Amino acid sequence: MAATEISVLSEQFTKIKELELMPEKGLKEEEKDEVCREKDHQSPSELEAACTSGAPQDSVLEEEVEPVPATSEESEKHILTLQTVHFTSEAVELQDMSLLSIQQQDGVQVVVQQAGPGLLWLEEGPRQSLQQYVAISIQQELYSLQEMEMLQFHAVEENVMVANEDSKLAVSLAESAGLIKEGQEKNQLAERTKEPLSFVETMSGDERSDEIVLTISNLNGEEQEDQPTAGQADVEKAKSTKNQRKTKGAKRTFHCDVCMFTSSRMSSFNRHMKTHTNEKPHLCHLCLKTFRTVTLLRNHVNTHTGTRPYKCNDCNMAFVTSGELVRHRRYKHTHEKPFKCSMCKYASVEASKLKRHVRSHTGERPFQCCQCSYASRDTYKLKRHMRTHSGEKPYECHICHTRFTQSGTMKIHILQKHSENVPKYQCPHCATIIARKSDLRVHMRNLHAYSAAELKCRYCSAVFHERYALIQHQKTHKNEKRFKCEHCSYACKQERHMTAHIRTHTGEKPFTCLSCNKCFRQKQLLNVHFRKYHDANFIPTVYRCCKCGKGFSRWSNMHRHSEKCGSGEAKSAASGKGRRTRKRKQTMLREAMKGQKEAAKGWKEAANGDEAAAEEASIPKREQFPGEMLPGACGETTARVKEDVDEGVTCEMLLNMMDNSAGCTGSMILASAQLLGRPQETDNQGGWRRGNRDATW
DNA sequence: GTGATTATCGCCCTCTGCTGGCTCGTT
DNA sequence: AAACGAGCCAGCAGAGGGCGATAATCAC
Repeated sequence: MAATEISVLSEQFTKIKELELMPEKGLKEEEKDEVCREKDHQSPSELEAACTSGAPQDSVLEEEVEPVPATSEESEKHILTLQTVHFTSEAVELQDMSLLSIQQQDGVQVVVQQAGPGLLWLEEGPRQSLQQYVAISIQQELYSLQEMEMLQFHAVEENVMVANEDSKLAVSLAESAGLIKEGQEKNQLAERTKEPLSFVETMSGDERSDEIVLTISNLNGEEQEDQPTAGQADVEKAKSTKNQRKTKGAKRTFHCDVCMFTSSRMSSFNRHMKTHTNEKPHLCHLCLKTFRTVTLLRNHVNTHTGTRPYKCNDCNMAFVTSGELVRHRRYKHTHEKPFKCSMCKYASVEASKLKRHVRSHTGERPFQCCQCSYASRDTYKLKRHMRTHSGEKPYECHICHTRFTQSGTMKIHILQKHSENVPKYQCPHCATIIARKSDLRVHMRNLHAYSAAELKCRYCSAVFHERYALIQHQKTHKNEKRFKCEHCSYACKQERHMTAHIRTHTGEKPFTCLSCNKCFRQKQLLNVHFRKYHDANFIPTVYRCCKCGKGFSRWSNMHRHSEKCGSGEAKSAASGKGRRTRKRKQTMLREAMKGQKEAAKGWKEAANGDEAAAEEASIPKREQFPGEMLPGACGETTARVKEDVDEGVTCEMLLNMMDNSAGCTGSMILASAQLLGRPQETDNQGGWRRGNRDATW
C-alpha cells in the first residue's frame, strides 16, 4: 500500500463522506464485497449526519456526499473524502472509547468514536457488520481499522504517511492501537482471517478544502485486473475536477476524479487527463486519423510506411517500438520469463499471461456468456464460444469449401481429407492404426485400459482384465469345434452332431424302417432309405457332364469326370470367389454373399464329414454343394442345411422334410435347390415349382 | 516537456484433448 | 434386421504463445 500524504490540522477532527465508489465489473463474487453492499444501502442523505450527544455543540459538519452506485458491482476500493470539521480539541473529551456520534438525517448513524488517546474512530453505517473505522490521531495521523475487536482483529496495518511540513510519519494503525506487532505485513493479516479485510489509503486532498481521500481496499478481493474501467468519463467533469491536490507545503499529488489515477507530476497528470478526453490533436496526413500524442502518431505513420526501426538481431523480425522488440526477444530468443506462478512451474514473459494462467488454479471465470451458463477465463474463449450461438463458421476449407468454427478443426480436416501424407498413429499395444491421436487415446482407453472387474470369456472360464485381450481370446473360439469325441479324433461345433456321431461308436440305430425293419442311426437316413426302396414315385437323379453328356448317379463322379473333360464346373466356383471380395452395399447382396461363404465352408466341411453316413445314404458328400448360392438365398438357412448335410442328410431328404414342414420358407427351398444343383426349379420367390419337383422326384 | 521504457490490454493464433454423432463391419 | 463395437470426424473448450496498440512511468 502506497503511503499517501494527508494533512490534518491539529485539533481538527474530520468527518467522513463517501465520495465515490469505483464502478467495477459485475463479475465479482459477492462475498468479496461486503463493504460495498453495505454502502449500497446508503443514500447520499444518509450520510449527512449531525452531531449527537457527546459531540461538540459548536461543531458544524459540512457534508458533501456523492451518489453511490447502487449496483451489486461493488468496488473493492472506496474513496472516502475526509473533510475537516472545525471543532476544537477542547470540545472533545479524549477519553477512552468516547464517542462522537454523528446522527445522519435519515437515521443512519456515523459514529465518531474515540478509540483512545490520540485516536478517533469513525463507525459508519447502520449495520454493525460493516465497521469501517477510521482512526485519526489528534497528532495528525490518520488510521483505518476494519475490525477493532481484540480477538478477531482484522484490521490491516497501513502506513499512513503524514504530510506534515516537518515530517512524514508512517504509523501503523495496529501498532498505534497496540494490537499487532510492528512491521506485521498486511498479507500476514490477511492470512489470519477469512473475513474481508480492508485497508485505508489516505491521500491528501485539496489544501483549501482540507479534504483527505481515503481509499478502502478489500484485501481479500482480487486485483482489479480485467475489470471494466469506470464508465465513460465525463469530459466536463474531468476538466472541472482536476484535483491537483497538494499537501500543505509538501510534495503535490494530483488526483484524477474520473479514475483512480494519481501522480506527483503535473505533466503526467495532464497527459493522463487527456485519456479522459477525446482530444487528439495530432493528425495523420495519410489517413486523417488523429492521435493524442506525437509518439502515437509517429508509430501510426510507421504502419503506413512500414517503418519498423527496431530490428531483431537474431531473426528478421522488426517492430515499431522497442518494447515490442524486447518482448519478442524474450519470447523467441532469450526465453526470459520473469513472471512465475507461485503454485506451479509456469512462467511467462508477460504479466497478463501469468494472470490468465492463475485463473486455471483459482477456477475464476470472469467472462460470462449472455446466452447460456458458460463462462470463460479469457475474452477470446468467450468470443469463440459465442460462435456456437451465432452459428458462425469463419474458417473455410479452400479445397472442398467446408466451413468450420475453429481454425484448428479446419486444419485437421485438410490434413486428414486432402493431404497425401496423412500421419497415422500406431497403437503401442496392438496392431491398430488410427488416423487421429485423440482417437488413439480413446482406443487405448476402451481396449487397453486395465479393468479391475474380471472380464470373463463367454465360451470358457478364462478371465481377463484388458478388454482387448478378452476379445482376442474369444476370437480363438470362433469356428472352434468344441465338441470332441472321446473315442476318436472327431470334433464338431454342435452337440447334436456329436450325439449322432457317438452312435457310430455305440452301434445304436434307433430309427427302424417299418417296411423292411432295417435300422438307421439318423432319421433322415431312414427317410432316404424309405423313398429309395419303398416309394414307387422315386426317380433317382442322374448327373450329366455338360460337355460330353455322360450320365452319373453321383455328382462327385460326374464332377471328377467333367474336370478331365474341361467342363466349366470349377470355373464357376472361382468366379464366385471374385464376387465375394466386392463390398456389400445392399442387404440382399450381403446376404447372398454370406450364403456363398457358408456354402464354400460347407463344401470344405463336407469333405471331412461323416463318410459312414454318406455311404449309408449312398450319396457322396460333394454332391450336396454343387455350386454357389443365388442372391437372395438366406445364408442362415444355407448354414442350417449345410449342417444337416454334414450329418449325412442328403438334399433330397431335406427337401422332403421341408415339403412336409409348415415352417418351410422360400429361402430354405432355394437353399436346398442350390444344394441339389437345381436352382432353375425354383420360382423367383424361392418357391419350389411343383411341376418340376414332381417331375424330378 | 519529451523521448524511452515499461506495463497493460486485447486480439488472434496454435496445440491439445474430450465429446458425441456418424458410418461401417461384425455378431 | 437389429444390436453392438470401433474408427472417423466435426464441434468445442482449455491452455498458452505471440504480437499490435496504447497508457503509465522513468529518465533526461
